[in-house]
Amino acid sequence: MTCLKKQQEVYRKYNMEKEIKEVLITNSDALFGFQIEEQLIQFQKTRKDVEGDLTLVIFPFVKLLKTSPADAGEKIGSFLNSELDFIQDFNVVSGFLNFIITGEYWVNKLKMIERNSRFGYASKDSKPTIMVEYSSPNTNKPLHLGHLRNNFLGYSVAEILKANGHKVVKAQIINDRGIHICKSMLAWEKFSPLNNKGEKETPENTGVKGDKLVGKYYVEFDKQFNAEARSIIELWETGDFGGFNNYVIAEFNRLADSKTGKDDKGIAGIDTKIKDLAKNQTSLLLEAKQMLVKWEGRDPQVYLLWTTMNGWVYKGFESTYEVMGVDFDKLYYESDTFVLGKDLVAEGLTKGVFFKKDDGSVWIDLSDDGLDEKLVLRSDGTAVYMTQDVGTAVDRYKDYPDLDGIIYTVGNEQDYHFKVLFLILYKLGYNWAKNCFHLSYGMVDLPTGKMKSREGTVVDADDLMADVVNSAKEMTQERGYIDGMSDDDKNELFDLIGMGGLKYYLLKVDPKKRMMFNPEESIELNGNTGPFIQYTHARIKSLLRKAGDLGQLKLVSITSEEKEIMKHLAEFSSVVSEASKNYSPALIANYTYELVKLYNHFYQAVPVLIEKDEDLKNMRLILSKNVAKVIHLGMRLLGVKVPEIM
RNA sequence: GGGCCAGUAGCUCAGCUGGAUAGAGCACCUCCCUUCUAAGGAGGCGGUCUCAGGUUCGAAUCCUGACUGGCUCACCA
Repeated sequence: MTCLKKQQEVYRKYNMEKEIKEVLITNSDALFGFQIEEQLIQFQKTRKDVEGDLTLVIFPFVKLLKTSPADAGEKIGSFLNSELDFIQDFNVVSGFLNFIITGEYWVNKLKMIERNSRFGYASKDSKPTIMVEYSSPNTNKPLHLGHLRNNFLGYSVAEILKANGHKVVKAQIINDRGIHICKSMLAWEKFSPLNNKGEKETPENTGVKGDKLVGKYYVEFDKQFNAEARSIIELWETGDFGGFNNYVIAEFNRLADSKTGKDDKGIAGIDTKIKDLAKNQTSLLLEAKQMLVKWEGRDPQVYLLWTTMNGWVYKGFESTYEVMGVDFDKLYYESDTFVLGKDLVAEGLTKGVFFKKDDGSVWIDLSDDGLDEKLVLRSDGTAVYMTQDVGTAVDRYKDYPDLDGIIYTVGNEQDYHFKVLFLILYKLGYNWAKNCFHLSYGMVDLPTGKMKSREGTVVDADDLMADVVNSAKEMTQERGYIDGMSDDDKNELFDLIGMGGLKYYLLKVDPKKRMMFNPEESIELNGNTGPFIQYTHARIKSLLRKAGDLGQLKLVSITSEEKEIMKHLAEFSSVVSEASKNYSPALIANYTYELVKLYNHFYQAVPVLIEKDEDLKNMRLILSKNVAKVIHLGMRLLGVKVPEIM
């Protein structure tokens, strides 16, 4: 018998649900008088206040057996009890059959977990290749809190997929082209002060991080742009329309007239429209647009400016990603992929997937699918967001011929976009489109409300990370356990705690849901937090250091605290698999939190090192060791590190 | 207005394909460090699961309709 087979046999032997199912199905005729379906067999956890380790729901059988729940439970229970040696006893309470499982079963389960250093993970590269896209930043401003949720989520889902045996390609699409990029470029050219050497501001001569510097000019553009729009409106309001075309004048008058009789809300809406009208007349926007045209024409000067400023941003992002602890296998740039997108639109046009309107713009009609018409190419032939996304997707399958699916980690405000994108890809004949999945996560709100860049309420990623690490430092230094550490080790620990806390905070919530970010809670150390979990890990490691070498695990009797932990440990594999099916790191977080609570309860109630009986002590140490292992294996999937000491 | 999503304790969140008396953390109140890390543990307080119908042995969970909030319906990305 091969080693693997042997292991599988052991695994089978210690999977009680599977065994009970098998026994029930193979003895179905004798027990029930006919063949039952597997779906009837429903297990659940036994309630805390009821004796038992596993519960079978009896209701589905009641109808078939035409007896009371109590009788049905009794019949099934006593049959299984005589059939399976790991069932020590059973009881039936109001339609629920509760099994009491032998201590031997649980100790053997622990033995099995102990043997496997990657317990809960599937064997590597046993499943198809999946690309996980995340981050996807614009290169005109620094990363913020929303990006942190995105990055941590994408990274974690990628790790979870790997743990489930998938080959994973972590990808990032960098949104490096478009009018928004030109705005920062233009603002820098126009408004940057000169230093005494006559140079404009650069990251080198100012010491400002590249993405921050570029972001500063994006804000500057917006400021100047709004000021110019306001002065235009002021002119219009005095009746001065010199230099504006008739359409604009007529539109302004129409809007201004429509204000009469409206309430405050209606007037505010009209004012916004007037402002948009004025914005479109600003010289600044005009210049930005001209710059974009030059960029598309590869004007050498504009191109140089573009590569220079993007270079600053990339460098800035790189350092942010390093602090975040995320990485990528493959980078895509929209400046590369939008061209392919245009080709695909042309191809789709000949296939009849798209149609052209009189003005030359290209559309797809999705009304049969319950959606609208959607633009895929502007009338001037330039690409829109959708165009490049089609291009990017196809590009990826060219780069990775064995690619099975793509997961797009993008906020839920783009639900509609991705619905359309996948539909377009499918209609273009790409069957893999149905393996594309939009991992749509909710927005992050602040106690003060939504983050709005205009109102300056955006939480900067670098600042936030520095804050949490700093507060971890303060709180850790108040305690005494790290006195002997080197400064490097200490800093590493502060980073681990601060970042661990932040990641855990952002990942413990169901990704699909909108969440509240409370800065004070995010640095909290007590309760359902990253540091609480890290602390328990450090505590176990301390025990193990003091214990020295461990002996063989012997069959000893176990307490209820120990059994609860063993039961919970045994569930880890199925949680890892659920987390992958649901793309939900939150499941891992909640599982680990539960494990840690159980362990702390045990730690408080049961002596370990002080235990006189060597075999008992050894079992408790091995149990502790495997709790630490599973904490580590679980937290790793969230990108959260765990310390030896804290 | 059309489409999508959400509504669970004072606050932040769990509650998988319907299952027993709906759970955590924070906050508030009691206890527990001459046992191994008290960033811990034990207990208390706190609920019309937004509302109204329906489906069935059974509904926070599924269906329908309201109400509230969010997102979205751009030749923006």
